[in-house]
Amino acid sequence: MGRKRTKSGKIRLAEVAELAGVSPITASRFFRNPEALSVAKRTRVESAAKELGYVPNLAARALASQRTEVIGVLIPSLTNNVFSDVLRGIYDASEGSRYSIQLSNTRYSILQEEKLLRLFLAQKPAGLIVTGIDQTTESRAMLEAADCPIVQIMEIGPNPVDMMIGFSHHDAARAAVAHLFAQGHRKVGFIGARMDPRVQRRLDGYVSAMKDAALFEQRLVVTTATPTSVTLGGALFTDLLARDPGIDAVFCANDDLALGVLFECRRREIAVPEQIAIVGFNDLEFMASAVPTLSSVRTNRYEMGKTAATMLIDAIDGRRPEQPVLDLGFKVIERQSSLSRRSDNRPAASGAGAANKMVALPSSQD
Amino acid sequence: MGRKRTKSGKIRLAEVAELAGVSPITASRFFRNPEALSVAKRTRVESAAKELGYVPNLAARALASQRTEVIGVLIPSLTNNVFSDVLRGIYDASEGSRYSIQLSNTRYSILQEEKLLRLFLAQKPAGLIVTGIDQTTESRAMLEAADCPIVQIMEIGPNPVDMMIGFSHHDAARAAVAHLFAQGHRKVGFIGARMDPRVQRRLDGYVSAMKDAALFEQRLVVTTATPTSVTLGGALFTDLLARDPGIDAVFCANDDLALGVLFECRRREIAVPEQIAIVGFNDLEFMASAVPTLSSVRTNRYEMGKTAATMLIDAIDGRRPEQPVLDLGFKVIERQSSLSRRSDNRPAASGAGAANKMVALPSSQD
DNA sequence: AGGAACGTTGACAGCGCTACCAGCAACGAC
DNA sequence: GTCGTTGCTGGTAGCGCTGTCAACGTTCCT
Repeated sequence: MGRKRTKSGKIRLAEVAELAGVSPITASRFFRNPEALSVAKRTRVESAAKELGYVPNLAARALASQRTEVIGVLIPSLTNNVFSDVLRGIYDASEGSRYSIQLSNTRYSILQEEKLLRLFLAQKPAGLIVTGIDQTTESRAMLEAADCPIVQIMEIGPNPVDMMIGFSHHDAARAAVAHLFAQGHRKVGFIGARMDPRVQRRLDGYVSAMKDAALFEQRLVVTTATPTSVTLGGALFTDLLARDPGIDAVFCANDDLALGVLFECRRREIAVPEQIAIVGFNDLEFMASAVPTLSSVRTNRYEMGKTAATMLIDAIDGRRPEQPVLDLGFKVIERQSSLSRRSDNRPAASGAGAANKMVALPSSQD
Repeated sequence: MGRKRTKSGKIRLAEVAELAGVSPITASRFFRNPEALSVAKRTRVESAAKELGYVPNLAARALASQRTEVIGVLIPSLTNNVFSDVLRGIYDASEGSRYSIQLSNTRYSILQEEKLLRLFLAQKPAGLIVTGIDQTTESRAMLEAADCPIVQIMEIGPNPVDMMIGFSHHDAARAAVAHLFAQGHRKVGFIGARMDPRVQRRLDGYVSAMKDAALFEQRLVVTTATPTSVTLGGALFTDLLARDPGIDAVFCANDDLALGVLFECRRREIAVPEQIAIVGFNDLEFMASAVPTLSSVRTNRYEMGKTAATMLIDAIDGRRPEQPVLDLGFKVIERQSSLSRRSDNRPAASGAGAANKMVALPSSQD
């Protein structure tokens, strides 16, 4: 026998259809594709829905249509400032669209990512945003088999699964080192934490720049798998100094580390930039107001998230972008921490990327 | 006539049931309430599900059961470090449970919050986490009428809608000011940004402490509606100095501002803490490694998120907490920026809160 | 032994929506 | 006038799962 459960009280599409004097299916069409209705019925359904305060039941819709209006987002970290900017962009872009965001945290584990991917895909998302280009082969296969648009964010590389938006961490690091060279520095150290694939590629960029200048030495590189922090920046810098007290510059794989280095220099009474130059990565908001102001490589994180979500939604709705791979570029922001006194303030080096318009974006908007 | 659509290829519960040699409903029960099955059938269904790689269709489940397994989370900001810590706690707690998180950003607007609330409630969430205690009356009514557990986070106050977890911003601010008094400071300035309800209550706490000591002056307070940033900290401090060059301490409504003040002091060659003492709020990771190290009020953000989600899930599953209102307390962390040389290093002042176990939690875990 | 109580299982119907076609009117082409 | 063609609308039948209740077998009590 059937169920007795109270019919949940909510008004259904059928009620709207009845009030509008149309069939339920016509009412349904009003929400999916209003253009297909005659103007008369369209307005009738519209006002009926408004009058009754109709809210569609997404579960029923998903079940009947065999697809959801959910965009899955897989990012490695919730606390890293970099990702909160990206996320803000994604959420901003999704607002107003009919898609909702389902967020999950891979904690920098590609195995965890694979597990989450399986979970997501089983629910037939409308689209997917994944971080980076280093998936497991299993994940890669799932992504390629998925019948929804996919955007890989944070970096660009060969063989996009579908769409891709980011920049070259390798080139960005090279540009940072080139800037230090231009300022007359030679013994440039590298410190990096966590060493996820993107940090690894920054290291690679650093190494290639140093080797090109025949300045590379292994002992100039200090890294750790530990998650990044300001305190860690100080500790790694201390290590670096112990390995080679003669360094004259440090390229930090992110800004937290750079701030830590700055504090450590202050603690040791090392003059910045006179004795040691510092360059960070990401250009978080505080870099511009440190004393001395800290140089960094600016990346368009908010724009990346926003564009990724916009591209994805467009693709879901059938409007594929002309360019599936978007290089957002970067820009070396030269500040006091790396400019020698005799500096002639040359223009900042910029990364490739057609979309290299560098609007002043707050890296932290609260 | 019926539909021809490919049956989506996926294995359904019916397939699992068939392989296990039970009825679909029995298989269903295995997932909802395994205890209700005999051990024999339980293992049969379990292995059948595993063999087929069965993944339940959440939309169908939601439609049939008239409820979802979604926890709605409403927070004011995605970029504020404070909320990323809370979020990390929430996501960590939800992991492993069958509930998924649906996150939305109110952008510090209670009208936006009301709109989102309406949206969420229409989808019958399993539970809700909302920020703070300052909802519109309309929102408040909706929350009270909602037939799901609700947790208010970030602060505690009278009349919880349901459950509540946080601490007293008022008391925390008072404690910070008391600490400055104890260090011999009298002309204590306040700087605050954004001025959301919680910052407002920190200001209230500051004002009450100052008035109690008969030291309150309006010109010692500098606030703005602008979102917070390190740079802004420097600017507000500059304002404060202009209003009263005689101040001997600053209580900053958050740590970004405090860092900005520190940099501004360095720029102006004001000695910290000799000429100006600084206390921040939240105790973000960098506070401990600044030079001088910066005092702050530690708040248990990660724990707050984690406990909120745990309480909520427990309540959804019918295990209501003994205590619906949880005060997580705070702790004034006294560091160099506010300790006078003659300081006798008294023990740090702690907030109320039964759960005042102050485990060392990294405020930023990456 | 009879029956109540319990634990376990299954049949049935339906949650609210949409895919698929069919049907119908209006229109133009021949 | 007949036959497409187009544009709009509706009927039917599910999507995959679970609430409800009935039915069954077993145990325990009187």
